[in-house]
Amino acid sequence: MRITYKGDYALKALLDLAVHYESGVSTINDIAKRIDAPVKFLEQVLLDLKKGGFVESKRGNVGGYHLAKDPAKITLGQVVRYIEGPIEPISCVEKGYTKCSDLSCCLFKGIWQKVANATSGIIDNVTFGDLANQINAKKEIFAYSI
Amino acid sequence: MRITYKGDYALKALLDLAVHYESGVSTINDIAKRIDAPVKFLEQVLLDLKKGGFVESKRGNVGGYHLAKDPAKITLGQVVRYIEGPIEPISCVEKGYTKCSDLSCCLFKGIWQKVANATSGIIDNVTFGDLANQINAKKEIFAYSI
DNA sequence: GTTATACTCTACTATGTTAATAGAGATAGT
DNA sequence: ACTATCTCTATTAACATAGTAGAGTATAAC
Repeated sequence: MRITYKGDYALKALLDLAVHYESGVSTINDIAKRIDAPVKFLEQVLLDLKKGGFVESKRGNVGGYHLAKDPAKITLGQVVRYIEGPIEPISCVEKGYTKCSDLSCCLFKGIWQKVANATSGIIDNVTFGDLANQINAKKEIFAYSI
Repeated sequence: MRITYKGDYALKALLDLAVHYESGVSTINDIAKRIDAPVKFLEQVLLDLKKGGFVESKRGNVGGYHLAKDPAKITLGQVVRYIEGPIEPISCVEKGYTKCSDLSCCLFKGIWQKVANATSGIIDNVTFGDLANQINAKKEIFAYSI
């Protein structure tokens, strides 16, 4: 698995929306400023996230984006798989691909499967709710310290 | 982390050489046939593996390739890192990159670090000696079953 | 209903990576 | 000398990624 810029922005945008979950919609411009992303690029990313059912949007004046579900119901794994594709390091491990012509292939396959499982175990057990809580906790500490 | 064709061929070639570790050198053509790789492409891969110190070669008639070290001393992780680069899913986790401008970045960084550690735990604990033994064991079973 | 704001959609471009292929050159054994 | 083999530099085609451009559509406020 590899995280592209698109994926990185997607995760940051969703986390940003998770942090602002109670504050109504956010415009693309607001999000772009907060996560430091190119506006037009972020636009594509958000459109894709909408297609994936992660966010919903409202057009026109006072429009913007909002998370489509409770942050606690969105896992990191769901987003990564949607944006970046399968997390398996090689295609022959992906679901549906079962033919293996040689012994060595099967051997490596088992290892990549282990890697994929370990990765799943991490990213499928983190929700944007968890992450937003961590951000808020850090913000509070920061606010008190000034 | 993602395994490319080049990396896949590199691993298969090394495993093939590990299996034939006691049988002198193997020519590019022999290896290519055994692992089913394009000869000219495999040539590049082997050249790269030589630069990395994994194999050694002998030119001229009766020349060929041979593992540079005991298969038990070569881990999967060493090869993958050499051929594919850092196993960390995003660049900001890579060693040497310490600056993190925003909270969210650090948060994700921690997760990708966990993923990288889990991956390391798997691929750094498998050697080509282990894999070659498994291949040989399977071959024996296969030979008996006929 | 006009206007300003903001999302939607299609297309385009630049850049880099990957996967090969081609061919000339160097080396070593017979 | 001959032949098999590794060595090295280019080149190519295909694809993915990152980002830009611009016209179009919806909505709220006035």
